[in-house]
Amino acid sequence: MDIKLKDGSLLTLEENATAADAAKAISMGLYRNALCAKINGKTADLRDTLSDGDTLEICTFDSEEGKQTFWHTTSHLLAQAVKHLYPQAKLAIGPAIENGFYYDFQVETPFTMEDLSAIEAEMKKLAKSDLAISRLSRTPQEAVAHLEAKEEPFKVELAKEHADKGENITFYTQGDFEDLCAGPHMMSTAAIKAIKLTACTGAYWRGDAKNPQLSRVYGVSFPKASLLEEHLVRLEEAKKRDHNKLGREMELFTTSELIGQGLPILLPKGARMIQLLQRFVEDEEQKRGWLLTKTPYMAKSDLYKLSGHWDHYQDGMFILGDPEKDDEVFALRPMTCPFQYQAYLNRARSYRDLPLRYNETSTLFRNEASGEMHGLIRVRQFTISEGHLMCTPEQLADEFKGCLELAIFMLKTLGLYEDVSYRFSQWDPDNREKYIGTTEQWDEAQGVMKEILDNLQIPYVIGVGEAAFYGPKLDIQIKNVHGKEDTLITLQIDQMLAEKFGMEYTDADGSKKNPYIIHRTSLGCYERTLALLIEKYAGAFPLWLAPVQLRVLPISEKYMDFAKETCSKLTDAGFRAEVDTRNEKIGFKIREAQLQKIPYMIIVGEKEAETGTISVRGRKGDLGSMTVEEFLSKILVENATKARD
RNA sequence: GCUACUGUGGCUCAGUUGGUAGAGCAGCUGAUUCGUAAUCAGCAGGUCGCCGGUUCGAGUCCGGCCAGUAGCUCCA
Repeated sequence: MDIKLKDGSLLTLEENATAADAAKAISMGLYRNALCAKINGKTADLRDTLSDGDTLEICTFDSEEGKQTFWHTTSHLLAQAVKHLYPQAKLAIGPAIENGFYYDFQVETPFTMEDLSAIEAEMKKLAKSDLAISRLSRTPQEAVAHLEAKEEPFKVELAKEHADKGENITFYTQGDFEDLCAGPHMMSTAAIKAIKLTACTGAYWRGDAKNPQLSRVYGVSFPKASLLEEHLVRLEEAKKRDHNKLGREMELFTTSELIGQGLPILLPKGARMIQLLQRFVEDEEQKRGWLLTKTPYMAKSDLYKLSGHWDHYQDGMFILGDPEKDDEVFALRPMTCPFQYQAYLNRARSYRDLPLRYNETSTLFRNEASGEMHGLIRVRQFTISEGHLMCTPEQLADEFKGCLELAIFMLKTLGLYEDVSYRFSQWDPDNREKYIGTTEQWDEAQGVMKEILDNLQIPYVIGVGEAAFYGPKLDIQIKNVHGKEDTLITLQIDQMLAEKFGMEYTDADGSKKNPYIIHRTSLGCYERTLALLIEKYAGAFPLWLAPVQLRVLPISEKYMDFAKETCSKLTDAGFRAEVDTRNEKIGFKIREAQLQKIPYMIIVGEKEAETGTISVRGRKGDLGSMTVEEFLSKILVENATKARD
């Protein structure tokens, strides 16, 4: 039979040849590096048999599929080592992840980092012994009986679930270890040369906090020791950009044990940056027809009872007063929606008033669980570029598009656009107590949103169970420096709350209708956005965002007056400039300004005082001498266009 | 909230089998008046996260709380 290869050439093989046979036929070098295959574009096991006319690609560690297979096999190696050292451990699941793998175990006492080094040593020993890996298949009944006999309750649960599909279940064996697994896997453990177990944490079985918590071991592995070294260096580099470290070092924010968790203090430089972002957002929204509101930070419980927050979000709210004892109970607002709705309800609305776009720079309070807080990314009090847009069904698609365009404009200006992805967050019909509304209402809202997203050709992934309690969302997701994903911006379509709050408009025919409401942010919340900007730019912000834009450095105290004079010209032109008045050598002042990532240094000494020029140094080095006017005309453009390096 | 780990002057870290704390940088003072990433000298600064326990004696051992880190759950 003939197989088509990646480069278009044909390979002739005997009947029933496997992908592994094909790799061998191409070259023994390729066979040794082969981890899995792609047959007709689908990821497959090297043990899979080929048929005439198949296209075949052999995957090595250089490919995403190869890496995943490599790490998946290493996770089996981890489980095997754990079984050797802790025969009583029960196996749960052990997949490959974006940068490595993990395996969940149920053990008497959770693993600690000390346990990990012994496990790691056992893994290395096993890998070295070049265990051949083989695959076998069992009927669902056989599989369940087999796993019951081995007393693996979690695996039994998985096998039973799979049994409903009626297909056979595959198992992979390496040495004395066997695991239920769909594969693919490598042919042998020998290629696993470098292993590092990186963390042990708790993780709930099947991701449900009601289930028992298992002990999860994370790790990463490579076919060469040098690749592991490079990986660890990259992790160290990432740590240096971490906003929670860099933001504190640069004095953008700090925290206080006395104030409490999740309540960061924005220091002058951080507060300035947020002010700049906020002005930029509010000005842009004004241009695009948004009307600014300013609504209260708290309300009576009655408001939240009507909105549904009291029943569906109470754990997330700070409640003032005791609902059992006090006549009147207040709560700090966790969302702006019901407040802006009261603005809409101020008077009777006509279809002529729509679309009505309300924006607000809105401070919110959410009582996050203590383990959730993280730097500026997850906090208990934050300020969001919030907005609600009331419109007719006919206007919905265009208005949604307008909101999305605004968000994209913001992201592009800040330089974050290339780092985001879209998630269409839907409800989970199996968990309906989390939501308000009927199945019909959800189907309609999600159907409307799907149509809009598909028409706009938004490349989204679907997040089941990620919806807000009142409606579906388009979440714009971004990853932090450690690869953890969070929502930066969200756009939501809601038709349920308008009905609950009695929000209506009179249509052209005189009939009363509920408007559609788009909940949206244009830049998300400022704290989180600032965090991501710190990590994106490693603190070296574009000129327009830099808290200190220019610093004038006199060569010696003799030129202090000239330095101050120059600085005044710069501040008069609207720049945030300062003079380094300390009695230090110029090299020292430059070093400090450089470490603080100030965009431009202006150096003045005898030469400048005589000729009336300035010497300019950017972050990347000396830019030569020029007049103040020449320099200003350059940076005025850079500042106004929000240019990036 | 759950699991594991961490908590010594503003920052980075030492602190030996429990015998009541050290360094560098930053800060302050003085000298130096300097040309593109660290001038020299001196001084000051800590109830070792907080509370309790064991002990003749706790930064060091034990317990509780607070805060931080990674992950889970939850979420902008």
